[in-house]
Amino acid sequence: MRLSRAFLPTLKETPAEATIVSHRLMLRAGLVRQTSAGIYAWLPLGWRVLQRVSQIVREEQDRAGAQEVLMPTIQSAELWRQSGRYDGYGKEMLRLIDRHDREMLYGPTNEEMITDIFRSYAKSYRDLPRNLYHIQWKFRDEVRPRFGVMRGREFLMKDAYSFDITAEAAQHAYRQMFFAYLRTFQRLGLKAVPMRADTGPIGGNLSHEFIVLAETGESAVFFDSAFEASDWAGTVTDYDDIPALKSGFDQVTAMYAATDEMHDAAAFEALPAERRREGRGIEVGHIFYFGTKYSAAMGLSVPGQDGKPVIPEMGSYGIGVSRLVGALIEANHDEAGIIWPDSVAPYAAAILNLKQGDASTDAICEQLHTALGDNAVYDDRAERAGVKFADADLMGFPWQAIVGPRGAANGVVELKRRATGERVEVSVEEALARIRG
RNA sequence: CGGAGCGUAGCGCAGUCUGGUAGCGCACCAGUCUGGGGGACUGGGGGUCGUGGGUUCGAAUCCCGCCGCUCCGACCA
Repeated sequence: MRLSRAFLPTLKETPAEATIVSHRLMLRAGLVRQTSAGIYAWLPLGWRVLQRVSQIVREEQDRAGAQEVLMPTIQSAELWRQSGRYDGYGKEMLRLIDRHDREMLYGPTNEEMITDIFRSYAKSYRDLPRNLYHIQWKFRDEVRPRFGVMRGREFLMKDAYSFDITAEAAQHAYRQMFFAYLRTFQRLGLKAVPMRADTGPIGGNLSHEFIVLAETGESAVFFDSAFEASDWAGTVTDYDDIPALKSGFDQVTAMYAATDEMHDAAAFEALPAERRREGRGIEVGHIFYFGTKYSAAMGLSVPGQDGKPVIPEMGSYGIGVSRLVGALIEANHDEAGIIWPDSVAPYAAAILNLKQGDASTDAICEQLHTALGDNAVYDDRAERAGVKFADADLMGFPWQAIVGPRGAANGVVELKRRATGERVEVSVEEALARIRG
């Protein structure tokens, strides 16, 4: 993508409404544009990142055996009356009336709808287990939206729903998602710690929040440093291996980790002082096992092996995809701007032509641009070097291929790693090889 | 939902108290010089001052209503 033709606007100054760093950087780097309180338009750079994050989430859901669907944003109030939540959900639910005076709502979550869909097709216990998910926009009419996309009213969420015949099977489904989440966050380059959570209004008796550590996080967290030490995501490779998954799960969840509302000071103090970690975090995922709460209320049942009806056990599993973009920036930035992890970077590299119109720099830049294709932005604008450096740093591409007249004359480009600031002078071929990883 | 603020050019702001031809910086456009970390100079364009009403000879400024947005606190992917 040539910057001279791209819609990738950056701002030198920060709009007044942004108070936290991720929000400031998202506005300055041109990722999003606020259209109403807590509602954002995603501009090309932000949209690319959102899609990269979605794709990683999707791949890990698929790997764990979940199947993707797409449910609508608008739902009928009727479904929510069946579960009893229509009156209970409160003002966070955006309620709508259509032209026929039917009560509708913009979905804040999809337990009712997925239960309705599943009950239409599940004919016997043989049709279980199943896990269905979608990545769709949700709306929760927060009293006080803030922090940009971290706490918006409209947000992109991955929500999965599992159906099982027995409680044991449902807990296995829960553990599958537990490890899928660890893997997902690891691939995103985030350190996410699972913490036992209150089950809240969704109900049930087993729940974990996944908290990304960041100084600007909204909740205080306490955890065992053992979480930092090991690759827990890699401890389980076969999602169908029930005993392995259970022992892995037991091992991870045995370690102390809690948000302030669930904090047990005595248990925490029992850890050796050097293993105690306190900090702040952002909730990016939340998983629940809630048994037959919705299946019972909504009349989902299937014939069991003995022919008698069985009410399936369910769980739901959410990841705040758009929030993750904010969390990623909170966890990866410096004074100059964003530092994207390679896995989610909108482009792997920026090609900086320091002297537009110079035959040698133009030629090398064109060569790099052609070779990297959609993985790079080519800053071919008639701007001074400083502007190009500042914008590339701000937008946070992992690599900068800096092409100036001095090096270009010798066929050399300067490759800068955004995360470390390290620079090396290499040949064009070597630069391409490194950018491609 | 309790408390506190703010709406003036794309962005950041002054002007409002004390009414009198709407300003500054950045950004933008043209030109010249410059050319490895947001450069300099010259010239230029851009505003129903959120909105509706009221007071007044005259309203960005005073009064009333409405709309939008933000911050602090209690709640949430």
